[in-house]
Amino acid sequence: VKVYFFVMPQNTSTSEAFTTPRLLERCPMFAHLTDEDRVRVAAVARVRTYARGETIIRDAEPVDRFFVVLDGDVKIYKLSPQGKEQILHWVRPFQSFAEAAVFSGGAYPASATALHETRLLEIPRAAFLDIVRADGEFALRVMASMAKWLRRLVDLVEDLSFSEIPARLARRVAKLAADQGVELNDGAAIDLPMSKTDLARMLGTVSETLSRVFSKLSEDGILDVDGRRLTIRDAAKLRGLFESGG
Amino acid sequence: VKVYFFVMPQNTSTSEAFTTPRLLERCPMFAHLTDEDRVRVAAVARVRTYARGETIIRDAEPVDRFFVVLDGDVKIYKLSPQGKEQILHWVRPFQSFAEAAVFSGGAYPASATALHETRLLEIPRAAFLDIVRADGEFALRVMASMAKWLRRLVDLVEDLSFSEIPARLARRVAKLAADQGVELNDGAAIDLPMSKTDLARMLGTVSETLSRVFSKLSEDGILDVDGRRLTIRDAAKLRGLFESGG
DNA sequence: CGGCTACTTGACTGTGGTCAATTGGTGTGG
DNA sequence: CCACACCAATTGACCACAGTCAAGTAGCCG
Repeated sequence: VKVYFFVMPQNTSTSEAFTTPRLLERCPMFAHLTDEDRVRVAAVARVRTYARGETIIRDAEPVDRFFVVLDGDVKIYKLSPQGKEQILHWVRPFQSFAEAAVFSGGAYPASATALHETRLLEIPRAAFLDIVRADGEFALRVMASMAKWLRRLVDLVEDLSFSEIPARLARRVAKLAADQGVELNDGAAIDLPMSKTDLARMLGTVSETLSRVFSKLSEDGILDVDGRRLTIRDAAKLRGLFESGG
Repeated sequence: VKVYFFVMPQNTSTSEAFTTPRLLERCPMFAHLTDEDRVRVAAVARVRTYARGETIIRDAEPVDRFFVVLDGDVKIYKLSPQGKEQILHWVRPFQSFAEAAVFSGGAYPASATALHETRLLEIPRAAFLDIVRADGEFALRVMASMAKWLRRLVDLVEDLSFSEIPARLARRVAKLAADQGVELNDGAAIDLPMSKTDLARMLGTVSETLSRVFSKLSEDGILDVDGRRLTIRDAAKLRGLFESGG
């Protein structure tokens, strides 16, 4: 095992040369590779740490690399000329982003920022395309990831076009419950993994409006809100807000 | 040439056995294939004609095939439970749709309807996946197509989140001008390739609102509207509506 | 303790959606 | 060939959702 100390790529630190192939194992996109291949990928890739709030890529910048989140969280968002922010997706560990951008070249279509201290695996454009060409299975997994992005964006369009804010919030709360492995029943507790301001930006609204909607839900006995902790009071009513067309 | 009469696949008519490989040549996705390969693809594919207004796939239906438009037009859209329609994209000849859905399986994420009499090439899910696996170049082209879909959806989200209806309309008019090879100058004439009701549904609004916006633009001397023919009166003002944040 | 940020609440306004009535163009059947 | 039906488009009246601006509170870190 100690041989890694000597063949280790220059742009990663000692501990990362050990851990990166291990981490790749946990990424759906690289899970099919042999250990040998993973070491090879880790060699062309670079691991970089971003501070909380640091910008990773900016909308319209030329595309030069592709990303996998190793730990931490990244938000992908668009900024309007007036400074309004629409969050497209919260990227969690072992998910990737910018594959489509790297693939079609040109400019990144959105911006990305680290939300906490975050480590990313970064693969240069040319190397990424080489792997795609060389490894059919990898190509299929990249396609699977792009297909997921498409679903998410269609869902977002659906939300923006059809639903009012209370329905969007209710749907989001249900999703969060599912992510946290909590059944959406009366009494269930859910922790917001983000500030309410950012939650508002995911829903396509502003914090003032979200605040009002939360107090309305509270008044109506649907939801209790205490800081970032939500407690479901009436799951049926909550569901009613988004099922069959909020 | 006449040999085609005898090796022709059973599910296509005589003329289609001739024309399908020719048409495939014009699809970016199949342009790289040899003539031989194209005949092979045409053999597993089926050509089907849809009448104006006929539904091709319905949101949430199980995925069983992938489509390429040969001639005609197809709209891809979501329907809200209340019956509001949001058009995601107008698919034109030699473009494809549902590749991501076929790829990730499950259910179609949106509906598709033929706008005029339309001929589609339909490739069953299993055959499509076989071609992707067998032909790396084809896989790359499918990825290119998915990347385009992603861009379009991000653009749509941007429009829905940031722009008011006049700005969305102005941007659309500019796009139509570009598509029709017309410079967006004073006096330029653009023909709407769709009804105003459908245009409204692409912009995420309703025909009444679109009608009002058109008459406002007309009043302001920006645009003349005569049926489906638009004449630009003041291109600078039109651009001003969407550049630097409408 | 001071300053920063996140959040809340109030008052106001505007965009744009709904409902309803009317017009005009088009294709169908008597 | 005309009458009718149907659909696209327009216009008016109304109003509600939600965004903006402003003020104030609570919580957190240095």
